[in-house]
Amino acid sequence: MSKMPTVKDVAEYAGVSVGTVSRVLSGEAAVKPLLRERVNEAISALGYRPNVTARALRTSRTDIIGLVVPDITNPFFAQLAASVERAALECAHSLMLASSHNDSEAEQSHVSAFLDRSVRGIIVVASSDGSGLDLSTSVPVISLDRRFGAFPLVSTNHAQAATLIADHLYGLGHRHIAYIAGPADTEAGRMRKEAFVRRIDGFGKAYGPVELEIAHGRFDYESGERIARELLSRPPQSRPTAIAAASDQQAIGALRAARDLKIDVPRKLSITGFDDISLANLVVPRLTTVRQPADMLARRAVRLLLEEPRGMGDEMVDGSLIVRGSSGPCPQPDAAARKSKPVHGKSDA
Amino acid sequence: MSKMPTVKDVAEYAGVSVGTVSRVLSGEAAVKPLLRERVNEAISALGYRPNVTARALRTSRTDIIGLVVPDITNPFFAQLAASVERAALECAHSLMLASSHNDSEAEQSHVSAFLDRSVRGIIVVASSDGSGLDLSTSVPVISLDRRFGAFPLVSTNHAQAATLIADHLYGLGHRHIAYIAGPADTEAGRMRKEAFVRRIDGFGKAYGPVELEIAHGRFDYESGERIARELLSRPPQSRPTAIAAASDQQAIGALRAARDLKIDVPRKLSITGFDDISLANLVVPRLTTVRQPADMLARRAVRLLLEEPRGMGDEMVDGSLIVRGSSGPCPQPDAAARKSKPVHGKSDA
DNA sequence: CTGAAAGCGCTTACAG
DNA sequence: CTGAAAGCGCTTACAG
Repeated sequence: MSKMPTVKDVAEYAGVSVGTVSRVLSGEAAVKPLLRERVNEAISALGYRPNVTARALRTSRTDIIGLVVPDITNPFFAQLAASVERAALECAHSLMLASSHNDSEAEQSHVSAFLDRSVRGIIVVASSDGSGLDLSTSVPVISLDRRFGAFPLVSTNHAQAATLIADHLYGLGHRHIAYIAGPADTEAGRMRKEAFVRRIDGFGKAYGPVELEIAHGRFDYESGERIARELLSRPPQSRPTAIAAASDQQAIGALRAARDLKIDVPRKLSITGFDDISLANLVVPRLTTVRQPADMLARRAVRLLLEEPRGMGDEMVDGSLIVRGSSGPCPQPDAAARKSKPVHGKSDA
Repeated sequence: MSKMPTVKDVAEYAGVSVGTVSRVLSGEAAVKPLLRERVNEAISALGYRPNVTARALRTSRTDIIGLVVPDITNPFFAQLAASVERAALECAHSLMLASSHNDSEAEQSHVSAFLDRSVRGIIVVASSDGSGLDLSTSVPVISLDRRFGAFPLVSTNHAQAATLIADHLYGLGHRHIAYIAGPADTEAGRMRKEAFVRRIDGFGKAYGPVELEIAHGRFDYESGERIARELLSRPPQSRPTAIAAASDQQAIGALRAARDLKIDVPRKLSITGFDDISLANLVVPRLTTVRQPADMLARRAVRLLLEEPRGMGDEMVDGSLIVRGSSGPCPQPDAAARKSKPVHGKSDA
């Protein structure tokens, strides 16, 4: 393989001009069947493959979609990335991936790097609010899952999804609930929390008091474990009977805290997550959660990105409640009182 | 921002030729300080950024590294991808990511796509053995973690790492061990298994019989859970006292099977993994495993890829044993006999 | 050390 | 419908 053949080689081989070769390559322009066939023969005879770089330089357009996620190591983002890659592939595009490690400067510089490569478009799962951005970009940008700057957002309907969890827990009889929120500087964190709180408050006003505690953390395991441990290191009577977390990772951390403190889930405590990462179905007990439809989110994001004229509206996709073993009826107060030993302040098995 | 400035604009602004601009850009060639300064001023005055596409076309070289992994959703690969991205960034390169979904055709076509984009180099974590490949490529390719074709491999020293686990389990007194192997068509799967078996066999010959069972599966949770369930659905006396898995995911599946069967880990059963994904430290009990140094693997892979002249030798990095709560001394046979109820064939709590 | 010029491989008005 | 030619933005021998 001395040298890759070029349009020129193909043109010579087929006895046409390079323009004609280019035209059959594009498939758009009209070319006489005879010539078209000769060109195609030449292409396969020579094993010609278009040089995408040259094409990009000429058209200042590529078939690369840039994706920046806060942390590819987070299972939900990994799933999202996998879905975006698949969706991109369906539209004959490739994926360039960058991880911002939750650093907004890194995020900015990755976006710039993508711009320098004149990618076809950029999808960003924001780790910050993306303020202070140079908006005057000619390449389309859209935010996925978490809003970035003023760009259109494709995301789960966080409010609707959080409401599903609130209804589920309230319906099971829980009247003392703790909510482990995500970072307040993320729109997803705020929206999930606000919708959850609003719903529970609504129930409280309509049907009698509900005790709701709120703690803030990051979206990761450690936050969930730490916060749950604090929440649960109290005498049983003053503990919440349900913990709703803003992410599966937090919920799984909470599960571990409960386990360490020998609190039976779901009999003494219900725990719910958010995302439905694949792990949610593998922990013990399996996690009740709300599914974010990653495939659909990704597909819509890619479609919105590639759309002409450029789409500007946000898109919301509803989440769906997945009930598994980590949530159950609120424990009977008398039973709990009977078993607990307030003297030692110990947790019940 | 009507139009991005080009070298030509910079040259005019600075009153030099485009060649000179290019030379100060490259930093290599010698340019008189005065001109260099004028050019740099022009660059910042105009906000010039080099067009990487044009540069790529001219030099047929980019600063993009292509990475193909079998499945980005697998936490170990996600970690590896994150590490490769970081290592690439350290060398001022960007990452293009593709997932082969364990399909060797997809793998091939991703490699071709990377070639078409004239990436700087390709790192592939193989899902197949990568046979039938067009080797006559001018861009460097290296295999990471799992051998791809005949390309140099950077990987954990699977044999050494597997031996660590064998020593650990044998040292704890286990004499009936089950090994859950990875796919036989992966080099990693084969090497881990062979080294483990060889070591245990060695102990058997030197110090008396060791019973070793081997089951094959994929590297995922489900395989581990299914195989462990089979292994453990036997009367306690004929069960292995330790299960060594070829991946953390398998081990975590096994943990769940043990949990479902109410077999106490580590008191009645030891379970070990391989990889040390972040989840290994979060399951209950925390998983004893051997750590694959993802950061170092990634860094070496990238270095090997960028190296001139092109490196050709394989590189091995030792794994390290991480002892946590899932492994413990072999249970005493008499104690086990006392508690077990062979009549019902039930597992002991 | 610097400038003028060729050329990387393509696409696309422009004529015909 | 087709060809000849310009040009995308760079880098790099080639002279001087």
